[in-house]
Amino acid sequence: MKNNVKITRLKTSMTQEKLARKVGVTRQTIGLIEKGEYNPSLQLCVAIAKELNKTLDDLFWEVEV
Amino acid sequence: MKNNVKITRLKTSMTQEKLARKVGVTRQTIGLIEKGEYNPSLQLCVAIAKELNKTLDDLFWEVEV
DNA sequence: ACTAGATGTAATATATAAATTGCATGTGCA
DNA sequence: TGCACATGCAATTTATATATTACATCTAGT
Repeated sequence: MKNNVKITRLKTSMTQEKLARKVGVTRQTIGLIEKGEYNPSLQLCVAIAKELNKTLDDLFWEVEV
Repeated sequence: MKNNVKITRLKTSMTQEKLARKVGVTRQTIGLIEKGEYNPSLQLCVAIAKELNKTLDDLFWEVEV
């Protein structure tokens, strides 16, 4: 699942660790989502989007390769 | 996880069964998602959105109660 | 050169999404 | 009335997202 989480997170200068704590998961989970190797739950996607001040579509909809 | 799947599906006159088959899950899974009792995976959300010609935000973002 | 912070990755355990099966109810139609 | 179809719902099983722990690499700062 390719997505825009990493590039968006970096723009906010937030670390994986901090984002993970904010949304209630571990750093590893964020890392794998950013790599596109996880198929995260809707709840987690929404939490990440809100934390990064984006919407679901911004981060996860038809992300260009 | 409140969402707009049911109302959107009904507008297309598609049954739970048919939507389920199109996105590769069972009728029960669609039923539970529509009821808001499941926390579906991102992949499944995307598949449902595409099948209903909507985006993630249309179906799953800040759905009004 | 050394250290601390950020990230990548891998193995195993746990929680939960989803499948499977089965039965009940309601509605439209012959 | 009776049948086919759509849906609700519950119990159990299976697949997989996520946690946990641990170690490695890389970079910036001292």
